[in-house]
Amino acid sequence: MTVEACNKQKLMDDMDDDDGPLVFKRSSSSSSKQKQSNSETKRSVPHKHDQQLGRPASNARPQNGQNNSVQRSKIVPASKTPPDRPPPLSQKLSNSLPKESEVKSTRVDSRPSTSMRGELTSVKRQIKGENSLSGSTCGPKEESEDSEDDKPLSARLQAGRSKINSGNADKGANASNFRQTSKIPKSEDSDDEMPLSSKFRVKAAAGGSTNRSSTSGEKKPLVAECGQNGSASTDRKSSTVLKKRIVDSIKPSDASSLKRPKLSETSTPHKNKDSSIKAEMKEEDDEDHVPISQRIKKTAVAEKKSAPIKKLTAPTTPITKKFNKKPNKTIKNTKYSESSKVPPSSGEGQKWTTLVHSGVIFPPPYKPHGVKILYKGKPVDLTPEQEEVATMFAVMLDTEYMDKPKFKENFMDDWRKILGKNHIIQSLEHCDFTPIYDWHQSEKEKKKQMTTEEKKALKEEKLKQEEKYMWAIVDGVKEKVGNFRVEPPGLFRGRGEHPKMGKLKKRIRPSDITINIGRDAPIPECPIHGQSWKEIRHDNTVTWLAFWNDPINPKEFKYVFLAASSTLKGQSDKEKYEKARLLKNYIQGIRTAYTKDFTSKDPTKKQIAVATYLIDKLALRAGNEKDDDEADTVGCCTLKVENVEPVPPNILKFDFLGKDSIRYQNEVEVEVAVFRAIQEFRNKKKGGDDIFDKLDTSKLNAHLKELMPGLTAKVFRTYNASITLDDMTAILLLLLSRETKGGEVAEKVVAIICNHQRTVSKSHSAQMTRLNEKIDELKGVLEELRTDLARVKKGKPPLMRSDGKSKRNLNPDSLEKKISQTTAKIEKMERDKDTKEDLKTVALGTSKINYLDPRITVAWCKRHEVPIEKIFNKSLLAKFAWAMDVDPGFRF
DNA sequence: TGGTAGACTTGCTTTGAGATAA
DNA sequence: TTATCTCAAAGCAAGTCTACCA
Repeated sequence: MTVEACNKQKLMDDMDDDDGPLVFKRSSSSSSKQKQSNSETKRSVPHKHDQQLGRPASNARPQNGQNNSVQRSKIVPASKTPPDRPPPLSQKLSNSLPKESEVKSTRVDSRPSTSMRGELTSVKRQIKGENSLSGSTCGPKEESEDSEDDKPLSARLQAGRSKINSGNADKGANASNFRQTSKIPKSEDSDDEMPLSSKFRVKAAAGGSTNRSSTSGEKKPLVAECGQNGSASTDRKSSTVLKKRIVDSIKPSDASSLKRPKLSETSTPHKNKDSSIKAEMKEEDDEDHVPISQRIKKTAVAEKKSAPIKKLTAPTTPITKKFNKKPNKTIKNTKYSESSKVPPSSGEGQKWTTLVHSGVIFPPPYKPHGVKILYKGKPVDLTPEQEEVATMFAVMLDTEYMDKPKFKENFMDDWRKILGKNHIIQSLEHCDFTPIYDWHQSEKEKKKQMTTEEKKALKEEKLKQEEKYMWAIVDGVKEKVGNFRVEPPGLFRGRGEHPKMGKLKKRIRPSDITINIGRDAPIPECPIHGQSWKEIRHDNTVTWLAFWNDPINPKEFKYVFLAASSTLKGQSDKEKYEKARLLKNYIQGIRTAYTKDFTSKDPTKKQIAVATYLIDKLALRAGNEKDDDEADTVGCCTLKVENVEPVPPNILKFDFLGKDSIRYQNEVEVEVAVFRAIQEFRNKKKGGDDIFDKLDTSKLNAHLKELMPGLTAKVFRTYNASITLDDMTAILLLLLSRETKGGEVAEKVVAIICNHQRTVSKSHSAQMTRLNEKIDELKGVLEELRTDLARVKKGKPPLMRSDGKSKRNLNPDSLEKKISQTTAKIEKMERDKDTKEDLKTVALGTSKINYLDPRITVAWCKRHEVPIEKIFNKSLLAKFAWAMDVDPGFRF
């Protein structure tokens, strides 16, 4: 306890450092640059009215393209981390923090943003103010709880700082910095000292232990009650998932395996592999890994696997191919099962036993409006089909796509095919779509002007039509379908500089759609009279209900899946987090292994080591190869020479377009060995050449699987995000439970680590201006009140009002009260303003939905009796239903 | 062994309804 | 009452990763 309190005090002290925000320490000598956010630049250029297309001038939101936004970054002193030490997550955090001066350069608003710094600083203040709360809730200190690898990067930050001076001497003390109430088994103590193999065994065995629900006799706080099922929908109110979901009245009739890569030269020492397998076997014993659906199925009669297809029409080649593959897949799975290589929850590939659903619903047929576009100033008659495509373009006149020649070129190519060779319209430049745009705007306005009753009636009508498509019955359980509506035709809105943007997404018809449904279930009626489905399958090894070929990339598919709240998705989610938790037990071995290989003579080994380091340290994505007909984006394995610039002595400057063409810019201080390796990989290569030329995601992941069963590159993102949340909630949620502000901070930190960004909203600038005006106004009021108070105290009357009338003669107490109220109001508005500014480009939702283990939050809520609804909205409650029965002592 | 089909997960944008402020 | 803001939900684009095949 003493030690923990002491460390907590250290945290407070660190927080007080004016040099930077609380835990985000970095070397003062580090230099960093924050590049100009291009989205800001874009916004500063007023849109020109595109006269030719009749494009209205607008303040349209910038596309989320290449220059939209950048990763906020700082250099981190990674090189100061001992070679066998993991890169601290705190360093990542530090990376993510913009310097104030840099931030200034990216803002259009007059006021420099405090960015995350501001929020964290305010948290700091609150922590200081509520210090006693922290002390009162601290649990007893566990001796030397776990190795530093078990700590999130943010936690290690502090440790790292100390280590710069004292090496590993303070390891034990730092290890417990952020732990409060969790009881870590003694077996984990000092496990840095244990042989890796035995450590893996111990940890794998211990790994899921805290996860088990201790329902018996335990006092359930609010969260436990509300969350048994997590679903907030009114038809799901029973107390457990199983009870709630079983649809008694519906009879079933009416209603990956992990490929074990062979050991390569780059494999880790034998004992590691042994322990991996043992750890895996331990995991299989844990019933938590058995999917809920599998548990339900215990008494169900399994449907025959590899059921033959009932074909309505001849399938396309790949479909036939895929179907024929199934029997092989089954055999392989069985084999794995015998050798304990089947993942615990795979169910040998079977995902369901009975499946009933109603298929999909189609968008209504096109209704011609008869509004004519102008060609060279004259109205042109169009057929309904031609008009439909023209309308798709017209409604996009106020978007950024109009600034993209590729978009217009692709659109015109496809429209021309519909217009015909000899049509009067030959060039897009001479088309004026304004009449259709105006018509569309007026339709929107009409819709807006509808009365509440009219809107309600319309909504109910829609619901009535869609109700039957919204649900599927999976193994007798009613589950929500995710996307039962077929995508309507439109123009493809590729992100970044997608070569296919603007192309016509043709209307999808029943004959494009393959349905997957239980063998005994009735085949859904085709909703369009006279047409039929492309194919009916009964494949219970997949979870999709229907699919069609993507009209833009016909070799790709669009699937209809169950909703995120479904048991199947929930189970899959849980497995994802369990895998990430397992990584916690292996991370030290992995980091030691890749550190060793930084200087390997085998170039492939060396590249794998450096790539793994970057994925672990910077949360980079794996980086699969891209086709020429996709946007030119990269991930770790596809980084080009021009994307990484080494700056001596050991800084790497990253600048590339990642997923969704979101720009990633970061300057990082790395291990000297990594720096040298990158220099070597870049040697004698051109700007567009791959840095990791001996590597791709398959090789990388195959290697990772040798280190931990099922490990892939993306697990590192989940691991780092969740362990950060676990760490930060321990501190911040605890201290700021009343408003759960700490949770927001943690989410924000994770969002920044993962580079989750969003486009600044159209109205952001206006909102900020309004807030500033209000604050100024209140400050004027405050000033006046203070003057009045001074006068009243001297026995003089208050000043006259601005309209010349006299004020009510308030006494000093009333005036002081008013001053206090006004001051509080100003402070609140300042905080709101800071938050709004800080979060304007940060997408919190993504990390909350995809990376943060919900059990961390649920367990914390249980420990502190905070209703989980304060943290999760309705849909997250439903999505995370599987997490609601977590033990309050759960730690990631 | 490399290429790729297929099956998912991840992640940003848009939409629209309800809440709040003026 | 209207305008504005907020946020959840929906939409769909764009990733990852496995298994299979030539």
